[in-house]
Amino acid sequence: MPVTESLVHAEDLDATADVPVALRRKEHIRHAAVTDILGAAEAVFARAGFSGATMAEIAELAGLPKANLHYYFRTKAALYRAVLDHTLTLWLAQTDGIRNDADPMQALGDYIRAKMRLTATHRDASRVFANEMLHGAPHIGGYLRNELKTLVDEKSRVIDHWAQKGLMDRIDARHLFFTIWAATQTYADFQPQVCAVLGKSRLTRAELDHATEQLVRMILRGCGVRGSR
Amino acid sequence: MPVTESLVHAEDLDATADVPVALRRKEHIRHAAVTDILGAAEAVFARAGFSGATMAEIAELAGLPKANLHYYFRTKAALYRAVLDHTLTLWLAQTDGIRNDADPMQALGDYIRAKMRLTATHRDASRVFANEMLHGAPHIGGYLRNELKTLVDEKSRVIDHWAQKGLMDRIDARHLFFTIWAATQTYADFQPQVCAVLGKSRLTRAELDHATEQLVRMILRGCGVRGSR
DNA sequence: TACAATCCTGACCAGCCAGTCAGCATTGGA
DNA sequence: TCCAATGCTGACTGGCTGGTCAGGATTGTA
Repeated sequence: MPVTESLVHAEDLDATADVPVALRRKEHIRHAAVTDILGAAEAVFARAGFSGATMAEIAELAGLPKANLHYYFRTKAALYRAVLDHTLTLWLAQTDGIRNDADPMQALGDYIRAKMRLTATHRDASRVFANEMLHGAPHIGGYLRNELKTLVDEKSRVIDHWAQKGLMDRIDARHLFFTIWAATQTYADFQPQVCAVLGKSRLTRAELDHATEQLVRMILRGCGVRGSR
Repeated sequence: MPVTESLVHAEDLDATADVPVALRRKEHIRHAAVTDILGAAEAVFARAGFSGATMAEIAELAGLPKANLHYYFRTKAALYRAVLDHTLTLWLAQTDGIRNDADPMQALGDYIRAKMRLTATHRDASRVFANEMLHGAPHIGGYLRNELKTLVDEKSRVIDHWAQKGLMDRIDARHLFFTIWAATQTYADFQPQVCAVLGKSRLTRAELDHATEQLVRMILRGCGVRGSR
């Protein structure tokens, strides 16, 4: 009897459903392996894109035989989706501060700073996301049209509310978000360009802080946020 | 005697050097073929990236047999470089208006508008460029460190000069360029995200104009450009 | 027409890569 | 200790893809 039929692959474990008992008993092994694989896969997919990445390279980076990857993830595409899912959760966070009763200067400033920090600490995730987008977002179209759109619509209403209270200009908040996302992600996605123009071999923490503060200042003033001079 | 030895491939024709006479006589054939191939290659590379693109697909889109591609471009990498070279020239242009004696509001505004227009009309080129950057810019590192850096340094001095004359804030012009490039290119590179959030199936001319004017206004005010309210 | 230079292409090949599978190893509960 | 479930892996394969090549077709000049 082939073992395959009783396997439960990582990409299927999206809930605490009624998983066979034996699975739960050894789930620390599974969890450790899956974590290692996802980490290696993120790095390789970021560097080479989906087509350019090879399962062999991911396996080597994870320190596992290639066949072991296929034990946990049926296909390369399934592994890629898992990496994407893992990173998408990062993108939805950080907007907590944007609320009707918050101060625009503080909330927007903090949001931009948080985005910039996230981009710097999760460069590979940012690049995987960017790559997916560049090629038409075939795997995450649903996420964009649902979760993301809902979130942006909601936060846009907050910004409209701020404008109505005279705390800032009336603007199209959605395009403001596009600009913020683009301006922050460029330091991860287009790092070679940034480094080349700055004449540095790598982006230092200080340089990023400098960029962040200038960006915050420019955007706040650009939106006429009260208190930003 | 193999024909190969007398071939002159497209990627070698970078100057008006002493090319064999017979080449010049039929150069309209060569020119037409090369143009077709580059166009098809740009589209396919934009959609699939370097690794994901196949010579067969490019050939089909160009309406040529695959072997014919290899007649004009030795390798896939050579074809890719040619596409990149072709698009890089686009990126260096458009900065003519940024001069010491120009009006910042007019010059910067026009620059942003031009970038946005370029991005919209050359979406595939933008995506090929973005893809190259995402993967570490292995083919164009030299271009970034030389031509691009020189250009940005020069234009940054202009902006410093404007600031010194009190026409705008003192800012780090290089990061301003990063923001402008990112904010404009996002409408090409991340189009799926933009469309999803806006709830549209495609970006209309009107929507882009709307985005452009808001971006111009925000950046000019954000830099304290005199005359932008 | 003769001819050289260039253009063009079907057929082929070698290497790479995702995915498979049989069988062995390990785990942990009874 | 036994045993079922799960973990693990070397060796293999089929298909795809970049690249080659021999040889024929066109072009334009003399």
